Amino acid sequence: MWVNQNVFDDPRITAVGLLVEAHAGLSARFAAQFEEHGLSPVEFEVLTRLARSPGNQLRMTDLAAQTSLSTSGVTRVVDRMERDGLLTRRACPSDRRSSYAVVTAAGLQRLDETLPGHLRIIEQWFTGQLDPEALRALLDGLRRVRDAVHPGATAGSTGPVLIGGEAPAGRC
Amino acid sequence: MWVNQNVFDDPRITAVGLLVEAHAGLSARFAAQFEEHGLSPVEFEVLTRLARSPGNQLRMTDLAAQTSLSTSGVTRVVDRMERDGLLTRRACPSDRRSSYAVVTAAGLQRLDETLPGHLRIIEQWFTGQLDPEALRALLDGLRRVRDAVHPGATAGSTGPVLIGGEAPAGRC
DNA sequence: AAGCAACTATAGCCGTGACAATATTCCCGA
DNA sequence: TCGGGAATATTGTCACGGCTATAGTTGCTT
Repeated sequence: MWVNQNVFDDPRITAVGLLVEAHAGLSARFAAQFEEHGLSPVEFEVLTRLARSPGNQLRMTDLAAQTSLSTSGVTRVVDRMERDGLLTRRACPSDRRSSYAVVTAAGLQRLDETLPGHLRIIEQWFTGQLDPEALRALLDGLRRVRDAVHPGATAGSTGPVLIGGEAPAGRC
Repeated sequence: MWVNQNVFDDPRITAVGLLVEAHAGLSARFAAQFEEHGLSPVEFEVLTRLARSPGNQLRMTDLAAQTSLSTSGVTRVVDRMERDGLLTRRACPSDRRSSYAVVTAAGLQRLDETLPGHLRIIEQWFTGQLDPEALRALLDGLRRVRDAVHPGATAGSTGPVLIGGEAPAGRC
């Protein structure tokens, strides 16, 4: 009836442990490098999502859907980043409820400064740790898991994070 | 000079995206199931770490080292869990600075109720998504990355999370 | 045309956890 | 033996972000 010590040697537990620890370790490296450029992980994520979107802009709602933040969370991080000059709010003329977050030149510049180091870290601690064959296998596996747990399929998911490149077309 | 749109198609970026999204999706499933049993992810982590340690106990510092929390964070989560009857503080007789967090019977019971569903979710959304061969390849890759980024090797890492089963021997 | 439900962004309130400061205790070297 | 530096846990303070309520806007339905 009580928890058995051997439970913690269950291969499922160790598998999750590997995923969690690999993710945590990488995230820590990323965060440290972001900080060198005055960015938090969330700010980097926002900058990236905006920069890869058509017109370098995204509605607040869509930005929330593409990040790990709620809409109110987006409101606040956009507040901070607007204050820091990394982006601007722009009203949507065709729908007065919506407003856009638009990356400024300074924001693109900042991202431009941050990305090379970011890619270097990924290569150093992740992709470069494996030979091409093993990396392909790892990514295939991750893709399968990602597609399975893809939040779009979840009912009670808190943050509806969209898959990678997805970028809804703005109507303004 | 400006950020190139194609940067976001860089295989390194997409690789990290897969890892992050797979982790986020799984974490959300886990959190939902924990909540069914009145546990937060952190509380589950604490309960697990304690239950797998000799004597079902761990010094506050060691608990912090094995979780994603700082020592002050541990103080607070232990406060809450002690209030909820999931664990108890116990003074260390041989070192009056230290105190132990000890799982109570109620804490073990709670963990006992939570673990089966947790294992089921892991199997359903993670390990069961891949055939044994692919799973082995995935775990091998994750292990390589985990060992590389292992926080023990990091200088400026915030939370010194220890590797999986590591459990320092208490002297009390 | 009117009303109503859905959508959008924001603000209030609160829990969480990190950082720095603090008090206590331990340990080692002079 | 004694003094100072390291270790340990806790608390004050703060930033962050989720949930809910709210105000404004849109568009559909009748």
